[in-house]
Amino acid sequence: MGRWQPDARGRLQEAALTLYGERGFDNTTVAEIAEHAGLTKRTFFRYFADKREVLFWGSAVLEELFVTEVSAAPESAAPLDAVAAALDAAAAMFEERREFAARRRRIIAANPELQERELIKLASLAGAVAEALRRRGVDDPAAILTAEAAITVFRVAFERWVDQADHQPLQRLIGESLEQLRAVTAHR
Amino acid sequence: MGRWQPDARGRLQEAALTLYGERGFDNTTVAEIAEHAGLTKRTFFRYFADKREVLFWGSAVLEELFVTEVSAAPESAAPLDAVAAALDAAAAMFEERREFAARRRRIIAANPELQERELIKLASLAGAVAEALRRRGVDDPAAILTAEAAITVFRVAFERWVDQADHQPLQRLIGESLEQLRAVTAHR
DNA sequence: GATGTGGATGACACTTGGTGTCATCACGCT
DNA sequence: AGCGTGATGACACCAAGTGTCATCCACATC
Repeated sequence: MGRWQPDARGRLQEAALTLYGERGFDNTTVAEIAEHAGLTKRTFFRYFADKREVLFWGSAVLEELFVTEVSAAPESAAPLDAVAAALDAAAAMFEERREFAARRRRIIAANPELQERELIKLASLAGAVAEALRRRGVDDPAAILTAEAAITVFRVAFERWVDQADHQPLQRLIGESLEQLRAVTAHR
Repeated sequence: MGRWQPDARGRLQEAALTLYGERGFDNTTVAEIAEHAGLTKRTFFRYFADKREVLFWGSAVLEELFVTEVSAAPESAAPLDAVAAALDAAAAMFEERREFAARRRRIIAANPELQERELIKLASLAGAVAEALRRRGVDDPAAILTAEAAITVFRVAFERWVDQADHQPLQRLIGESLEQLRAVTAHR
């Protein structure tokens, strides 16, 4: 490794993030991103399936984290509690990358195509969590509903977190959102 | 009206649904759809913003239905109950179009791009429901969470409904999903 | 040190989605 | 008859994405 400049993927990601941020997703061509990274359009598509995917490379890591944490929860834990533990772990991971997360989030918020991609990544995440719950013995409508609820809680809390002026920790916002959900779905 | 064949939009929708169903979304070009409808590619894009949107023309109607129903719920109804009434109304609407819904659903299930579009439509729907709840005096984290939970319940029930062999009514499946969600989020 | 192999990249042509622009056509109105 | 108008067609164009082949250079092997 080293015949060419190293870390082609990372350079492409960096260039894309910069250009999307400066001129917007629509006003950036793949050829421009590649050029900034010292590569060609064709090579961009060897690393990323499409122009949007360059912003979502990390989602596999997040998915793995969620699945690991759900699986690692004590056997006695209720489904929602197992998932809550995973949310905590994810929160810790994002807390260290707040700058990056906010930058990336602004880009996505400005473009519907990117929001679509984000939504399907979250859906995939929910699917993986549901599968992890099933392996814990949770049956199917419950597994899906728990997973989806957890992702919704995460999403709502995350949006508040990146948008807020005061720096409340993400973990706290997640806890609040989860409580809200419980209150809202409580009988009577 | 009448200078050209009437209902250009409807013809395009019908042609698209047929072709997407026969050869798949990817293996259908916009030019082909337009040709089947006796029109040109350019005209297709005058009626639909993109190749996917032709399958989602009805989503505005659904959104309106949800908003109307939520707003019409008795003032005394809890947020989740107001939304549950809307789910019932939506279920009734789909029950009359089961054939079409299933056909359309198979097409979407076979293609990630279409799933992305579906997800953002559902997100938009959730946003509209949340706004309707806010107008009922529900505050913000609760409004969003209630709306998202309702859409999730609807989605889960809907998928079971179109996939099932026995014809349980959608309303019933929605009720069950809602109960499951309540059970899963209950304290202790 | 020559040779060969393989993985990463470039070059290039091509299809298709999507858009801007102008021409055309038939209808209703005056 | 002439005019305006809204829907459509024709055409050119850009950018995303893909298939294919050539190229290049690190590395192992002889």
